[in-house]
Amino acid sequence: MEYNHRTVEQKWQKYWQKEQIFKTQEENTKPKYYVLDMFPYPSGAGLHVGHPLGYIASDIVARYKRQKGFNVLHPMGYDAYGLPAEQYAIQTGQHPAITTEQNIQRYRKQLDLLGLSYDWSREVRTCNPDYYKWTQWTFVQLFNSFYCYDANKALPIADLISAFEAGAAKDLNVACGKKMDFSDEDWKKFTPKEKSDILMNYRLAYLSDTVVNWCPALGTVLANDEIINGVSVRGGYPVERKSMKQWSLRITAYAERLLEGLNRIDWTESIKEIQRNWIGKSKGATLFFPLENGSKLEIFTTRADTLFGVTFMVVCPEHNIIKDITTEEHRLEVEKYVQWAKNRSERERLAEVKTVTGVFTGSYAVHPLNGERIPIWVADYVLAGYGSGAIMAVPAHDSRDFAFARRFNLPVKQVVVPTDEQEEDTSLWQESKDSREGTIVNSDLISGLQVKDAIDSIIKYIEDKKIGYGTVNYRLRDAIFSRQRYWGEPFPVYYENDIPKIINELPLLLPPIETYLPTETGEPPLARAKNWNYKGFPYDHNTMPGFAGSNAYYLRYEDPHNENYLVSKEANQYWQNVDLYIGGSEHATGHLLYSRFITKFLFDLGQCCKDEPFAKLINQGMIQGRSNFVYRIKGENKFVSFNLKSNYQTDALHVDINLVENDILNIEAFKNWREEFKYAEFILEDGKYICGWEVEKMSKSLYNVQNPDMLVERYGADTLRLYEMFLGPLEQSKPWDTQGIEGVSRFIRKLWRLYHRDGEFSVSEQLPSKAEFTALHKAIKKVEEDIEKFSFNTSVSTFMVCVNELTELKCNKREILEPLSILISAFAPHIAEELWCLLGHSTSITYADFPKYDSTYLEQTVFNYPVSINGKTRAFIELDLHLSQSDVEKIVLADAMVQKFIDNRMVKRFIFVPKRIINIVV
RNA sequence: GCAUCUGUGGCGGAAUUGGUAGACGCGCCAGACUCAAAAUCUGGUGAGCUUUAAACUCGUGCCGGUUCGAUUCCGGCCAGAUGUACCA
Repeated sequence: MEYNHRTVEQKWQKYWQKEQIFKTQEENTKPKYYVLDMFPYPSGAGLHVGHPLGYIASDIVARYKRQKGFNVLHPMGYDAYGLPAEQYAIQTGQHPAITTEQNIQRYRKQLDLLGLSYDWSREVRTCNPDYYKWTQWTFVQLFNSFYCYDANKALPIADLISAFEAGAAKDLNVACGKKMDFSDEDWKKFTPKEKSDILMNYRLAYLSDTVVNWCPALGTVLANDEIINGVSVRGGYPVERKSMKQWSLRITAYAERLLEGLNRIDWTESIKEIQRNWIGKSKGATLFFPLENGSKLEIFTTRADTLFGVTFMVVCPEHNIIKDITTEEHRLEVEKYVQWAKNRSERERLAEVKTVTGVFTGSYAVHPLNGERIPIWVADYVLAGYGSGAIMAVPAHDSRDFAFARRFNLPVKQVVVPTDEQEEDTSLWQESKDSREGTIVNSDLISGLQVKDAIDSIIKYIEDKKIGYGTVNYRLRDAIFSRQRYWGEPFPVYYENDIPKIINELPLLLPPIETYLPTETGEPPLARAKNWNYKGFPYDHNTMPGFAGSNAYYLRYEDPHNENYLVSKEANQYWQNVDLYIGGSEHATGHLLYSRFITKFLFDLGQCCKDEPFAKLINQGMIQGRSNFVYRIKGENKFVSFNLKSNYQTDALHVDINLVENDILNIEAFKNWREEFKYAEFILEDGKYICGWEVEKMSKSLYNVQNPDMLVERYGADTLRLYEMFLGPLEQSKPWDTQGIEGVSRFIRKLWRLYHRDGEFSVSEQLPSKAEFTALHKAIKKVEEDIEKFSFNTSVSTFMVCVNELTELKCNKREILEPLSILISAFAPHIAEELWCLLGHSTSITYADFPKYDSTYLEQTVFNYPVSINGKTRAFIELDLHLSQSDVEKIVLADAMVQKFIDNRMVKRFIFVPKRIINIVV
């Protein structure tokens, strides 16, 4: 009987579900292992073959670790809040919860087909009230906390109030929006509203007027990581800058810890580097340049060493000093420029990076060290959001300042001579010399120093003179946390006399509304909710952004039904953090950063015992589509086969890959595909129509989406699982190619036949031969090593080699086939379970012990020992060696062997070079 | 521009981490079974030279270095992928 994947796979999926084989409980006798997939957003399109890649990999690890004696937590859930469901709701009026539910059902069905060993009893959905209760709760904790740099952790806001009551406001070393200074007396006199506003300056979740990224097309605000090149990631709509009252999270308070934590986690260098750049730490100095009107201009620089090269200063168009310093004769021009810069969209700004614009204010600053007059300009190449929005321009050593100086004929003064160069006439320069290695010149007290020493020494000098101080600056901005949408978590906040107050009875449910659009007055959709208020006070009408629900979801899986805590201490003590996290790299600056931030915050609160959420991260590569093309002769309804197309003028048309097999077009199916092709003619080669192909993104519009359901139906889940792993290294992007799946399918049938004779199940109780043992133990050793290294592709090859060898040996011995079944069960669980059952076991293979390899069977009778003769030619001496012998033993044996050569006068002498090599001089 | 990663047959990719490069699979070629096809099985398959075989030579993006020995380590280029960018 040939292997029938349909009946076998169904049978075992039902069995696993009925017997709750994958249900996990805390078990203190076993070590824990937590392996997690990034939970998916259930979109309407369902899964394509790219999605399961990571799920299969994590499932292999989960199954392997169970057999290695670990208690494995392997849960799954849905990131169910999101824009597509809401937009669908706007179009159809259907509640997003309904669409979401349907999509989840479909996802679940597709996931079940793959035989993944999730513990579904722990499923979470971010849109369920008993889940988002904890998303809201986390927000409340952030609201009620501030960050103290002395304690280097978040503390209750009550501590801060006590400090204010004690008059310590100005001495606090805490994270805040702006430095404040008031006495205990002042604090007592403040109105409740004033107190509330002051505390907002310190809370980790705070309300403020912020310049935000407003996307008119989406009718909402977006976070920095939701925008690329001035347009929204979702939809590609233009984004404007606009000032609005918004909730933000003070992630900047954690900048240093987020940076430091990267050194303690096992993630790829590239993701860590992306996060480091995003946080963007730079050490430099804050300097105060006195102005001629008596006030001071604050600037930030990382190149304090070039202080003597300053020839002008630039402030950003938003800078509030502009109105005070602009002279009458320049006022009109400056105002015009500021207005122009303000109206320019983010996209225009980015598009015109190369064009230099700016105007002179008419005012001058005084150089704090040499007293020179320095003109102050306004230009939009200086950004409001970074540093103080003002710079000292050193055109000789900064390319942007250089471009500006050339454009407006400002002087360029060299103060650094790069290593291996001479001082030059700057008027001849084509570009600035930005190098940070070189010698300082023309700089009074620091001339002659190297750049690095000059920075240290000048900072020390300005600190002594009290004209500035060394500072650290981060590029990271606070995360804007409000969205003007419906389908998200409501803020547990109401407003009493314009003072935001927290609701402690959670969850605050998302109210039903009739239409999902913003109101006519531009209020968010939640403003439409009827009778939705807290004792007559209005609720906040914003909802939380997409990433809110995913920050701490991994903790909720540890204790998903706890009504009193996000996660109980006991459950968290046991499961701790995620040992292995698998998902795409597109979340590098979003989810993966926010989740680390919130984890650190919850750690400060004592809610979890680890301050990093994901100990090891693997980013699975994208599976690209392999598109097929047909070639239509221009102006005719005639198609020419791929290798003949050069004889004609043709257009390449995408053709649905489901109409093509091994690049051969199914002509009948093609004719029926679309009305216009019904009477098409074909020019064939060898009686076939051959299609062209190309690797592209997998997308519906390119007709190259490979649906896993069809492949499961045809080849079975085990084959698909093995094939997805066999495709190549997990972390690499690769094109989907259905052709190769045949090879894996053959392997599955071969494996089945190994346990059968003449169609009947048949195993022998005889003792296996040495060769049979060797084939098995080689595979055990290799597969174990491969899984530990996450190179699943080579494991599949190993299985194939092993089964080929055993087939050749006609091996059907129980002692070989039993461990082989276990070995293969992580990759192909259904067939393994069936064979396990046929072998007479009544319990699931899931909890069988992973076989141990025995090195005595890995013996090699002939060991090729490399030898260099006269330091040139390489030869090999065949030695009778054993792999389990140490290098020292091998060398001793080799030594004896070579001695024979000497005795036979074949060589004069020999020398041992490093551990394995023998150098012979003839 | 900057950062990270990757360059091996017709294709996807292996290589005990410095030791016989090309495992395994696809594709292709030949053969067996068959009236025939499908399925299945067996053998071959980096390039060059040679009538064939053996043997030999060349071969891991390019140039150089370290080494008895380099796909692997180091330096410099070239190409591609991804991320990011007026961040002072």
